[in-house]
Amino acid sequence: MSEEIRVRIAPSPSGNLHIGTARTALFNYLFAKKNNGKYVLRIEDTDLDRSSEAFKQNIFDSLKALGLSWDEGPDIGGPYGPYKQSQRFDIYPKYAQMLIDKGYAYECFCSNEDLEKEHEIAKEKKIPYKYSRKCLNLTKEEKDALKAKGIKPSIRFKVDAKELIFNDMVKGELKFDTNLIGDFAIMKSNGTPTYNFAVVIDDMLMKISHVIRGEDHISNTPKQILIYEALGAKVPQFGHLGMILAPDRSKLSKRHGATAVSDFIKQGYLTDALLNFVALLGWAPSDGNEIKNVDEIAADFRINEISSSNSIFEYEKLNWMNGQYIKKMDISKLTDLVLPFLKNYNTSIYSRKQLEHIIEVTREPVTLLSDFENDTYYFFNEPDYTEVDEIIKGDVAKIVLPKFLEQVQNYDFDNEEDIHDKLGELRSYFKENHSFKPKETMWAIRSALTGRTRGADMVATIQILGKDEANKRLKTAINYAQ
RNA sequence: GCCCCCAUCGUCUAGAGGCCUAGGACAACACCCUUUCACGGUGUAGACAGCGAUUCGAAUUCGCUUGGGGGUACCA
Repeated sequence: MSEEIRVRIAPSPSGNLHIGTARTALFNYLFAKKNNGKYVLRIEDTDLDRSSEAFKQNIFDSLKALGLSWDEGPDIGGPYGPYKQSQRFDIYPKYAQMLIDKGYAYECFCSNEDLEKEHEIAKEKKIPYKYSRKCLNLTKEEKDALKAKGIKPSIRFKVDAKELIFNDMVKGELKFDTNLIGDFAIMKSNGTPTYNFAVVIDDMLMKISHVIRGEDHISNTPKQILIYEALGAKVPQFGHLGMILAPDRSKLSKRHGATAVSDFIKQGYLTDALLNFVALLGWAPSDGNEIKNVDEIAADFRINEISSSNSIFEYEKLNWMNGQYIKKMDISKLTDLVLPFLKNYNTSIYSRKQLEHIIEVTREPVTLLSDFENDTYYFFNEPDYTEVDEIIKGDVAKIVLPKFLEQVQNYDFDNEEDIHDKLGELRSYFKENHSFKPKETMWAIRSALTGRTRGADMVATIQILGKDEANKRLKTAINYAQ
């Protein structure tokens, strides 16, 4: 029983990588990692009309950004390629023919109109739809006649009535009555495989041992098992994950905001935080510490302990987690990530070291990388006093600012401690002589220097702005108050 | 309609018959810290969907009801 563990993630390139798919990918990745298995990427593009190269690229990029790189895939190949279904079109008909020969499948000449009619009748009679098997017993002559007319058949799998049971890794025992299924198509009349067929053939040929996917695939599973059995192939283990729902409990879609991983990244979410957050949807760390990297999660991951219910995607915790990652991240790495969000500013006025300092002192309240744009505004732009008009024109500022301006001339700008001490002296001075609260003194100074009442540590701010800029801004503020 | 899945604080979850007067995290609220906003710290409030059954004992097992989700294609 030392068979190799092989899992796969099989997105279809009909959209950008969805956050739900990312979670599925994560769980597959974790399962592979934990069990020393292989994790393969397969692109399911049998529906050529809905698939696009751009989406495929987005899927690659997003998965890579998340750090969920694959052991085998369309771009890097592997022993069981090709890994793109559109490049495997020649292999499906062989297996379909094999099923026909063995009596597990048959050609169906029904047109779309015929089928629609069957659907309508079922609907009118209020009975569950099931294919009529009209084409099941066609004679060779009848089939040849139809083909001579140019009608291309689809191929249907013949479903026999029986109770089908399988043990799901996350849901437990699942039972189905195949009598309810009806003969389903495995090859379309255009010679292309249907999803359920392509999946089975590919998983079989790629030697996938465990299929971990969303629970929207539960009802596909009995069909797929039937095909495996007809083919005489080993049926993989299945595990179905609950879905991610929007706060209104509907499917997470564009109208709820971001759904694609690339959207989240654009909004300023960190991939590590995204991954960590999404892992917590269904999985819980055994030590209670929720902030964990992929390796730590993998070590603690047990597929059968995954919650089998759906979970709602709420932003609050993601935001909190993103903030946690921003606070803890290496400052140089963080700066690299923040800089693109500061493209509207002339960041060249500062050295790299200063930029890192700016990020360092502004990172604390930040939840998204994009927050840095607003939070660092005053380091790159002249302060706008409209927001602090009252403070600057107030009595406190009128007394504090000129005195502060005078004091600034003696600051040692290379020495934060000096600035810190002198500011402290200033606060004490105004408290004793004018009974200004320390808070009021600082507000006046902050307002003049930044145009804000909140922001980074004042000492650091003064130090970063430098003597000339501080002088200039203070004079502007004093004039503004006139 | 039919089939399937799911059901613990607002949300994510811990809990696999007595450790549960149900624990944690986010959010909320209060207080503390503080040169602001925050961060951080300390607290408060907040849930086993309902009903039956099994059992000495049920959040945990079983059944029904209700609610939510998924599927019902020659889409994936």
